[in-house]
Amino acid sequence: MYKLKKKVLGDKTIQTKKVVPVIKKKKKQVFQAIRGMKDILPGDQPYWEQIRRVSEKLARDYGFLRLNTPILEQADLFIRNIGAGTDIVEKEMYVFTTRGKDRVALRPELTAGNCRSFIQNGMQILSKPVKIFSVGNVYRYDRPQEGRQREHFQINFDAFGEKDPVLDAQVIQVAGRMLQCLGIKSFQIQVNSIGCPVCRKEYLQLLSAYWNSKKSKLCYDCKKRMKNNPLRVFDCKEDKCFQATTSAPQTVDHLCDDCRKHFKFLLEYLDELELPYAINSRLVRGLDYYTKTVFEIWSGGEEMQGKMSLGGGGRYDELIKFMGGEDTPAVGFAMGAERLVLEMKKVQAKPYKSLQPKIFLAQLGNLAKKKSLRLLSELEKNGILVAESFGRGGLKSQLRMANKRKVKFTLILGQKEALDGSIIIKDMETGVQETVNAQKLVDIIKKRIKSENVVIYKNGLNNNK
RNA sequence: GCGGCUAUCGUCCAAUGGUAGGACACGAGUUUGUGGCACUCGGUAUUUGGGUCCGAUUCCCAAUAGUCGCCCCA
Repeated sequence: MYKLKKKVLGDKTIQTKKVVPVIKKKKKQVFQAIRGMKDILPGDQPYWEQIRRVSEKLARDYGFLRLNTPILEQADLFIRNIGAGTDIVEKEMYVFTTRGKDRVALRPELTAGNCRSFIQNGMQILSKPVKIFSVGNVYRYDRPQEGRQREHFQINFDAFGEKDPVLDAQVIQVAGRMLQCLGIKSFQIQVNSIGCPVCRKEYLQLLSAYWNSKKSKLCYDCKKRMKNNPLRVFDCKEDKCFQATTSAPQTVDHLCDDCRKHFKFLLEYLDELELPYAINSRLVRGLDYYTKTVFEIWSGGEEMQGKMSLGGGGRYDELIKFMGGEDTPAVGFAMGAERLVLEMKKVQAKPYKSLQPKIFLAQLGNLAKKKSLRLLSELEKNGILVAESFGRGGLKSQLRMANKRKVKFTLILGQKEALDGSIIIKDMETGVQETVNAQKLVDIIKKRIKSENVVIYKNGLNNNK
């Protein structure tokens, strides 16, 4: 292997240096996951399993029907409905052109696709509200950090066709229940109402006028924000801007009658639910389709440090109509699964604990190995979980494995036993072992397991209830 | 997309301008048909590409990735 350093003079290429002797290690190509995308390893799966089970249980219990939509949609679906000016669309969306020259995008969220599906499949004929449960990966080309990936998994609940604020409350209730069921006890729900298109328009004019009057006291960024999106000035962390916001007009004070009532009822329902909520008049959300209710759920208690948004959502009464469907009010929310996992670990919530086998099958010799395969499936058919390590040869290392797996009994099937149709049952605590007829093994095990109070079969959620 | 910090076995942590060390984990063994404890042995790492240098894992630059802040959000 050698390297060439080339210098180009006119149209001639001249070799100026030739290096041969450098013997390098074979360059192995190491593939790496794409930036911002992570593997979910076996060690984390119990957390994911718990999230899966809890969300499916809640979907069932609260009457949400499952809907799966494609990861890929027409780019315009998102651009038009989430809003061309939003960060999600403007700088975070994966957009590309297919071989067929279609402009498509990896979905940055689930709601737009759900609405598309709702309209396309004529779901408005279903009895209202139409409650939809959807989960899946979403994609945002953002700069990765802890709890922020380019591919992440969202759990989404939407309710279509009902404008009553009780649905807003129910959706928030499901979100709260989800955290509780996962063992995340400390969280806060922040709610706000950003009004309907009518009152929001008036409010924004009012707000712009207000910012204008305070223009000299705002930072550079906020001067830009007041034009593009006056609501965003509320988010600024600069002290002087914060000072300016304290006397700014608030959305809740400038709602029309309908929106005001809606918000008032929602708050009354929330009081009834006994969920920890707070009104945050600064809460805006980064998607243009929201109307009236918006909310976010934050981890942790009072202080804001090291916290993250676990989920959020709101009402989008105009979206379906805007997309060309029948006028259908709707409300929904999404949770981020990766963040839930992080939070579960942080608060030491219990992950799902799968059943561990209480029996280990050890084999010695070729004949025994053959018989073991059949025996294993025999036990499996009888609902008895068995661990094994067929790849290992020695009895010693198999027993070591059995010990590590903390099993109650080890079955030993050696050459001798394989020939005369017997098998050894060894009690791992007492070390006592007994040779029995292999034909009767299943019955004997069942009896033993019963008397030893070892669970064979269990169903449903096992913790964090 | 902008700025800061970081990068060593599978994991956690050392060290060094001249042979990279430990712990945990993993594997093999201590009467090749009997586990836990103990002991012995073993494999595996300086992210990549340039530069400075006799020599770079160490210093410099860049790429990549992670992380933090901004922006935004799940």
